[in-house]
Amino acid sequence: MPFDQSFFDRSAVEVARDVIGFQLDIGSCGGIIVETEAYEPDDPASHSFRGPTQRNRVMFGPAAHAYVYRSYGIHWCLNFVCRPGSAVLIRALQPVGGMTEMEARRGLADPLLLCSGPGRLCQALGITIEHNGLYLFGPPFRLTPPLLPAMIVTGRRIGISQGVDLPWRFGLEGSLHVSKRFRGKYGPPPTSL
DNA sequence: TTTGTGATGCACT
DNA sequence: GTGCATCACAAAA
Repeated sequence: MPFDQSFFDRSAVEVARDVIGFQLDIGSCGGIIVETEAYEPDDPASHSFRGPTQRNRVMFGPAAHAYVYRSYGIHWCLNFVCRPGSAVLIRALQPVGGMTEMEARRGLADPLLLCSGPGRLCQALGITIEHNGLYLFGPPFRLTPPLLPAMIVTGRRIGISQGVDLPWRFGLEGSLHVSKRFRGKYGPPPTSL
């Protein structure tokens, strides 16, 4: 599978598993994606469940674009748009570059708290509503595939009240940088590029 | 270690 | 008015 727009033009469950281990950079900051969640069109936990709105409209546009929304009135959260009405929530990064800048934005130096949560990583990378709708294969984003396929763990999604039993949370096995420990199971290996 | 709660914007009923 | 795809900090146990 090539790493281009078609990589994202699939179900969110597939993409959420396959982007674990990729490096996401914005400017001089970034890290390895170690935790994601999938949100599908028929999924009652998904913003797209009740159809297009002003907030979620980019979820219904072309794949490989960023969907950014405000969470609880305070934080920003970053998603990768997949097939129409589906998206992958980026939940945690292992910081790799631009640590000083990210620490300054976060007001914090603990590497385990820098990017370990969807709101935290957006604050660390400076992601805001300004990034909503931007193409993922163009600036300011840079996405780099891993050299070797990642080992995947799965579990239940966090912070939702509908669809709680779906195993649509994915993590990098053994990572200390996830937002919450995975108790669960090993998932299928990612699709190779 | 787990549980509770305030802060805060906005889509939706 | 209600309910969030959250976080930080306090308090309990």
